[in-house]
This record gives sequence, structure tokens and C-alpha cells, in this order.
Amino acid sequence: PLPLTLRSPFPPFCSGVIADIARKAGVSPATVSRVLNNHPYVRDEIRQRVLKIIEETGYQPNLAARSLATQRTGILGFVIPRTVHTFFSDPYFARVTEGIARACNAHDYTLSLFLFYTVEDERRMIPRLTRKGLVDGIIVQSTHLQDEVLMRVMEGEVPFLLAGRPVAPLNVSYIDVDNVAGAYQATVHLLQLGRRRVATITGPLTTSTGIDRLDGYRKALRERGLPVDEQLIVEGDFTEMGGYYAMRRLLPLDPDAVFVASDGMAVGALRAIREVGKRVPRDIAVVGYDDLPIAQSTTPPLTTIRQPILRFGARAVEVLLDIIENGPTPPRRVVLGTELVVRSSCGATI
Amino acid sequence: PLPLTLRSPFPPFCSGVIADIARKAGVSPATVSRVLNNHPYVRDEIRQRVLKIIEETGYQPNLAARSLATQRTGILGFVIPRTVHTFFSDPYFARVTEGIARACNAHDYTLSLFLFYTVEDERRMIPRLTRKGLVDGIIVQSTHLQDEVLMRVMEGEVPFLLAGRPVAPLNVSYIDVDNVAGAYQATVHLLQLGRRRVATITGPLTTSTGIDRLDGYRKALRERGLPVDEQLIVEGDFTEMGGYYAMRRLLPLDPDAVFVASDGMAVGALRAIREVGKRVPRDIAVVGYDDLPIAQSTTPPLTTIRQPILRFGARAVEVLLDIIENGPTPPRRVVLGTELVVRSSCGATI
DNA sequence: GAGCGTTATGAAAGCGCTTTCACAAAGAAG
DNA sequence: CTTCTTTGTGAAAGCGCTTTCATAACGCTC
Repeated sequence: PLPLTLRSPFPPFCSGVIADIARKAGVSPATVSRVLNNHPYVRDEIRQRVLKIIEETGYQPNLAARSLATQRTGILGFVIPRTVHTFFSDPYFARVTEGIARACNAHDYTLSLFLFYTVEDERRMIPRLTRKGLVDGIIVQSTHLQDEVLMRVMEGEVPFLLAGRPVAPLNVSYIDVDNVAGAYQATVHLLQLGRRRVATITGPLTTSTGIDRLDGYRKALRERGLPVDEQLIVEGDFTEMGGYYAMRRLLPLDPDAVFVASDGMAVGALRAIREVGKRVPRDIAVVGYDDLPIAQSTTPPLTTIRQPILRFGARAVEVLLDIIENGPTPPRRVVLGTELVVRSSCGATI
Repeated sequence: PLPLTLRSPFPPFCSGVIADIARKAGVSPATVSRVLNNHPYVRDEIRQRVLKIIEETGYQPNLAARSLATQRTGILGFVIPRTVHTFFSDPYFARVTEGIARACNAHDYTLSLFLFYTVEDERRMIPRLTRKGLVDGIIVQSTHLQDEVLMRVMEGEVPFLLAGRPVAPLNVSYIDVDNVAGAYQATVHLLQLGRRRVATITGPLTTSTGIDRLDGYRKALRERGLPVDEQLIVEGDFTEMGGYYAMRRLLPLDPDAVFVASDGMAVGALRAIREVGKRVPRDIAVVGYDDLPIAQSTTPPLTTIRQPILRFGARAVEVLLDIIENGPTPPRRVVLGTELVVRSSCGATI
């Protein structure tokens, strides 16, 4: 007797392969492929027939096979090196990720996220990134100089784009927000409102973001002919706690305004000011940076510099696709503008 | 004369293919593959020789080719359906993503993020998800019933795991936090401190998280023989603004305590309470849920229910890998415990 | 030393697509 | 009525790996 074979109630050709479709439509696999990829030179009658079969069977081409044949995966990577330790403690990154994700959706790309926490993580995952056949291109969050991820990506052959100006001048493509201009805008605003002891809480001065925003602050004071009091400059770390402690150090120096280099830190600064019983903006005016959702819900609502975060992600993807398409040279340099959003914490509306 | 061929200064075999390595080592591609995959049955001398060449050339196998041959991509997907509109406005998701990313790193998997914002997004990306050859498995953020993503994933052949109990009983695997127990814990804590008019701000009651946390609240009151005053139950939406407005509605009812179903909403509730001049915890005790970093920096610091968010992500990946390995049946049901973190907002330490 | 299991290797057959190439049919041009 | 171009189709050769299968060499045991 014939051997008994167990069979699932469903036919074995679960969604099938291209050859199945070809057979059912009475054409060759090549023609099916042409239909799939919208090639010309397929008679309309045949195109319709094939599409119908595809529809009926719910056929989906195998992406690994397609990738192998085309040398394209349709995947973009977003990499956060280990040295960006504020990832996800700073809501900023979540927003950037969102922007990139939306743009990937729009361009029919898949987004892969590489979050590195340990040296071990980097050791294991970097080869995956830089090898061919996983991602078509990478967006690397800019960080300290000499970061290993950056070095390795630069050595590799995979197209990439830095998110954020590199700390030292490198011959690479990057996209950034005009941090100098934004900080300048914020500081000038405070000065125009008559504040004279304007302090600042900076980001980490190992990052270009931290450096540039401090530069903008300095530039504003200089242009107005005011001295820069180095005591009024305190380095923070982009966390709420960091902002809190930085403000505690500033309070004894009796500033009448403070430009805080991120909204997250500004929330901490407001808390520190409230704790000693001073009033915002009457005693101390505060301007933040980022315009995260939280800026609307502080007491008082935060005057801040709005970054086009979603647009940042969208542009990043566009530029990266351009690099993939047309090669890395010349390096692309994209800088997006900022906007002052006036709420109550600066005293302008009182 | 022979035709002139332009040549880059670098040899054309940029990191090369497996055949190049084989040639250089004087072995067959099969043997190189064995070395690459740690197969036994390779003489140690040869293994060393091959490894040396790989080291020297910086060779990396092409992942698309490997995927095609093994039918495994080494990629896991994390999907946030469109109906989870609070994504990234609620810092909770960023943390979960972080947990999943770390676990992926540890297991040598790559994480792909699928954030859907529009119906159009879903229409385009769902086929990618459910077709073979892109991801080995998917973690789907649980959401409303009848969500299209969930339906399509259930129909498909790709192994998946729900993050969060589905609203209706489905015969699928999921991982969740014990929301009923956590909410119970929080409410009992308030009752034990002598509060008698304990209100609650819930999550959206279309989500299992919202429903379960309300159930825990009800259960606590019931067990203590206290009546449940439906007026003291206000539905929120897991946003800071939602918490603020919910609290504004509760204030006229003069509660002496409120269990808020997320820390984000609790921040809004605190703001609402502060605005009308009442004191926390003297006039109103507050307990939140999640133990996000923000909970430590509110005034006063927030008593809350700690979720093991990072562990949640880690376990999710483990369970999904188990499903990939051993099939979807029987459905896995994993529920993680919670922990009460007492700070000042409940009045316990005063 | 015949027979057997174990270890080590290469040839070759896929994996499921895309794309080149060859070829045929159909118009267009002379 | 040829010749040439344009259009439509299938055969087949990859893409770069993994893995089966065949084979060989090497101890073993009896």
C-alpha cells in the first residue's frame, strides 16, 4: 500500500513562488517578473491575466531572492552609537526616529534600528551594518569624534549620512539643524526683552550640538557688545536632572535670564527655580530649545526654539537616497532653519 | 592595441565573495562556508587558514544570499499599528523599543521598526511584513480589536507575538504586564493610607491596558467593601494633556486621592491640581503607573507602579524566537509582575 | 586484510528572483 | 518585396550563499 502522508487542510503552495504564478497564467517566470516590476514590453492582455492570478493567490515575491538578484534590499538603517547615551532619555530621538520612519514608509523602504548600548553590541552588529546585503544605506547619529561606529562606517562601502554635523570637519555628508542661528535667536530675544545677566545651560561640549548652541549664545552677546561671563555658562547633559543641577549652580549668581539648550533640561531648570521660590519669568526668564510637546505643558509654558524634527527625518531619508543613487561625492551638506516660539517663560507676553 | 580599462586604485574584489576566499585559501567554497558557520568536520589547520584570509580581507558574507539559502533573515519586526496613536507621544513606547532593541542585539538579530501613521502606510507595508523573506518574526503592539494589521498578520504565515493582551480573547500568543494586579496594588495602597474618595484617570477603554487597570481599581474598592462611584472614574488617553483635562473634571468632585493609569497623565494631573491651589499629597494623593524617568522629577516625586519595561522587551524577543523555533502552538501567554514604588505623591512618607 | 564507522573535503544542486540574450512577430521605411 | 526597427516573449544565466551527496582517507574491530 502507498505510504500515508499527513496533509494540512491548506494546499502546500502557500502563496507559492513565481514559477507557480507563471504556470497558472500560462507564461514564463520572466514575464511574471516583468509584470511585478512594471516593465514595459508586456502585452496588456497578459499583464491583466498575470495580475489576476497574483491577486487570487495572494502571491508575494520573496524579498531575499529579489535582494540577491537586484543587489538592493529596500532597507535603510538608523544607527545610534553607544556614545549617544541620552538616546530615549531625550525624547528628541524618538521624534527623529518617527520622522525617519514616516519618510521610509513614504519611499517604500523598511527601517532598521541599530541601538548600541555596549561595546559588545557594537562589535557584533557593526559588521552586519557595513557588509553588503543588509541595508542599502545608513543614517548615523553624529556623536563624539573618534567614535568607532563612525570610523567603521566611513571605512565601509555602504552609503551613509550623518545626522548632525560631525564635531571635527570631515569630508562626509551630513544633515543638521542650524544650531548656531537658533541659539543666537534665543539669546537675542532675551536681550531685546531687557535682560542683562543672561546665563546658559549648554549641552555636552563634546557634541557639535552642544558646541554650536553655545557659539550662538556667545555670538549674540558679542554682537550686542556685552561681555561674556564664563561663570554664567554651565555645561549640562541634555537630561532633566542635568538641567536641574546646572540651574542650581547658576542660581547663586543671580542671573535674570537663562537660555537652556534643550527643553528637557529646561524642565529641570524650571523645577530648580521654583524650588528656591523665584518666579518665571518675573525673576528669571527662560528659553528652551527643541519645542518638544512637553514645552506646552510646563508652568509657565516654555518659550523655545522649534526644530523641524519631522522634516529633519524626512530630509535625511531623501538625501541618503540621493547618495545611494548618485554616489557619495560631492558630500551633501543640508542645514535646516529654526524658529522662535514665544510662550510665557520669557516674559515677552506679560 | 588592447582596450584601455580604467581601474580604481583599489582591487575590484572589494571584500570579495566566498569563492575568492576559497581560492586564496586553496579550498572549496563549501569549506569556507563550513568555517563561517562553525560546522564540525573541518580540520583545524584549514579552519585557521581560512579564518586568517577572512581576517585579512575583511570579508563579510552577503546577507541576502545567506537569507535566500537558509530561509532565515535574522531580522525581527516591531510593528506599531496606526491605531496606536500615542506612539512616541508616550515615552513608554520608546522604552519598550529600547528593550526589544537590546534583546535583538543580544541574540544577534536585527530589529526593523514599522511605524504606521496612515491607512496608506499600512496598505503599502503590510504585504512586506507578511511576505516571506523580510522578517523571521513580528512583535505587534496590541491595540483595538479588529485592527487591520493584527488581522492580516494572523492570516499570514510569519510567526508573531502580541505585545499586550488582545482586547478580545484570541487564540494567539501574547506577552503582557499584569495590569490588573498593578492597579489593584496602587489603589489598595491609597486606601491603606486612609483615603476614602479615591478617583481614577483611566487609559482609553478601547485598549486592554486601559480596561485592565480600571478593573484592578474596581477590584480593590470592592474587596475593601467600598462603593465604586462611577463619577470618580474619568477616561484619559495616556497623554499629559489628557491627564490634565481629566483631573480638571475630577477636581469639583473633591477626591482625596487619584490613581492615574500612566505617569504621563499623572504629570498633567499634578499640573491641574497645582493650578487650583491644592496640595499633593496633603489634599490629594496621587499614584501613577509605569515608573518612567519623569516620575522622579515631578513635584512632588511620583509614587507609581513600576513596570519591568526593559525586561518586557527582552522577554518578548525570547518568546518570539521560541515561536519561530517551535511553532505557534500552543499559544504562549507570558504575564510579568509589577512593583509599587513609593515616593512622596501618595503621602506615605510624610 | 576485509569490513565498518568516523572524519574531512569538493562538486553540484538548489534558494527564488531579475535580466540579458536570442528570437519571433509585427510594422515602418525604402 | 526586402530590410530595418520596434515590440513581446521565453530560455537560461546569474546573484552569493548553504547543504546534500558522493567520495576518500583514516583508524578501528574481528
